[in-house]
Amino acid sequence: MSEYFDKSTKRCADCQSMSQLFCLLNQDELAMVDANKIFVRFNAGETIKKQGTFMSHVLSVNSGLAKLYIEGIEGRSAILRIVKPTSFIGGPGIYSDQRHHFSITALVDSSVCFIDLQVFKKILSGNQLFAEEFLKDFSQDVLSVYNRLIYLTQKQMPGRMADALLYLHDAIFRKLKFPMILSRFELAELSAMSRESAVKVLRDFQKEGLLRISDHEMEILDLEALHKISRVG
Amino acid sequence: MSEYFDKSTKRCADCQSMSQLFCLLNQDELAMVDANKIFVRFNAGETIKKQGTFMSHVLSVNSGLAKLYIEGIEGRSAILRIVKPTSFIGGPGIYSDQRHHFSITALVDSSVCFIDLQVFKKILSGNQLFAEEFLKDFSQDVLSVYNRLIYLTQKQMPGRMADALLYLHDAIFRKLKFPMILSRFELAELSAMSRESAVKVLRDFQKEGLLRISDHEMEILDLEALHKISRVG
DNA sequence: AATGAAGATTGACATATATCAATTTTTACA
DNA sequence: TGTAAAAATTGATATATGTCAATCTTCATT
Repeated sequence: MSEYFDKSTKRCADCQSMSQLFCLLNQDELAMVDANKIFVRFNAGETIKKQGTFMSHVLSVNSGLAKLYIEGIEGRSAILRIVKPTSFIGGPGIYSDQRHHFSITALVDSSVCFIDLQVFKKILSGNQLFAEEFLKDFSQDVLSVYNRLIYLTQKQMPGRMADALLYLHDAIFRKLKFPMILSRFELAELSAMSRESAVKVLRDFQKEGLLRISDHEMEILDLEALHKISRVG
Repeated sequence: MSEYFDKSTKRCADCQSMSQLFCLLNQDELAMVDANKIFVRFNAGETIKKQGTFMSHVLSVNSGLAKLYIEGIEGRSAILRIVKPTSFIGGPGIYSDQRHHFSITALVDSSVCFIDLQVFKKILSGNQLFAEEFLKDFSQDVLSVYNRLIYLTQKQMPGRMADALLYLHDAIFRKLKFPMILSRFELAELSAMSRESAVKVLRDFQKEGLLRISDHEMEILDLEALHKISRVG
């Protein structure tokens, strides 16, 4: 409880888990962020941001892991990416309709800073380098969506699932053995298939000795083979 | 020939087909664009920009129509959108790796202004309002990719084809009867299916009296029904 | 008009994928 | 610890979609 209080009020200047982007701010700018931010903890499963709501703040993920997903047709969702600590989350709403165009849900206990959007925009317009970095960040996100568009529409299930697992390995955990933060259903949402199909593809992968799932952990046994499946489609 | 020469050297200040965005520039800025632009005509079928190449310029489409597409796996492409006159084309490469992340091919005879990227960036950083509008434009493009990601992965063929046709109607021609600028194969690339499937879906649409294709023209006969198919998926 | 190339069409077929229903396993919590 | 709810699994089946091969049409060019 005291820990909760401590962290929620600590100053940005002392923060170790601030997203890279904000390192480009000077003291005054950081003080402005400081004065206009809100620190919040979320339990696993809680909704951090809901698609369609007004974008009053931008986000910086301090700790934990979350899924960022688009809510599509008839309750079906497409997970765009997994959000890990120290990453900044803005989105196309900042400069269009000031709404959130995706939802974010905590996968494990997480903490997030909400930074007032108007303050953020003001700083953006006054700090050239910061603005450039912000755009770089945004552009990278866009490129990854391009990439997903292609692989989700041009590969079949095994290739898509391989890509999803390789993504977890390459971009999130960087280890062959990592905790299963996603349910089968969520893995299905990440690779655009039905829950049952996800189960079957994973079973096949395990049968072929590509990976092992046990005790809430996944271990990739044959990275090279996964890469090959990803390539073949 | 004289016409060609005329148009290629005319000044931006006099240009009627400059993209909206540039209306926000002052005289000096426009003069800078003027001095650092290249005007080029393309014949139908010619490649305007090739994915992967160095982004030395940003584009403004003066006349004609073009397809903007991502070249994906094994020669397969996904058409992102149709580009019509007076639209600006930048893309995520501007602020990431300075490469083009899509290709653009003229569908009909077209003309394009190429504006030096460094000059463009310099103007961006000096003109707040211009920068905001640029970001709005970019954000809209991103939102449309979100949208496509959802509908390409969550709808089946008839729904996807209906969306493609409605897109041509709503966003490009704004008429029920319009020229068939896309081949069946390109319609397939726009709606993520095989050439043959596109043919069959279109045949079904025609059988049901939703549309008519003849003499290089498509006429939508039952807009409401198309909307319904789009909704049902 | 004749020719050939590209595009469009078709039906048969194979395959990928979703759906359904039943069952088992895991998890949460009273 | 027991119990209910949620998640995962499975096999059977239906459906959507791609692939193939053959044919037909259109169009540009000689």
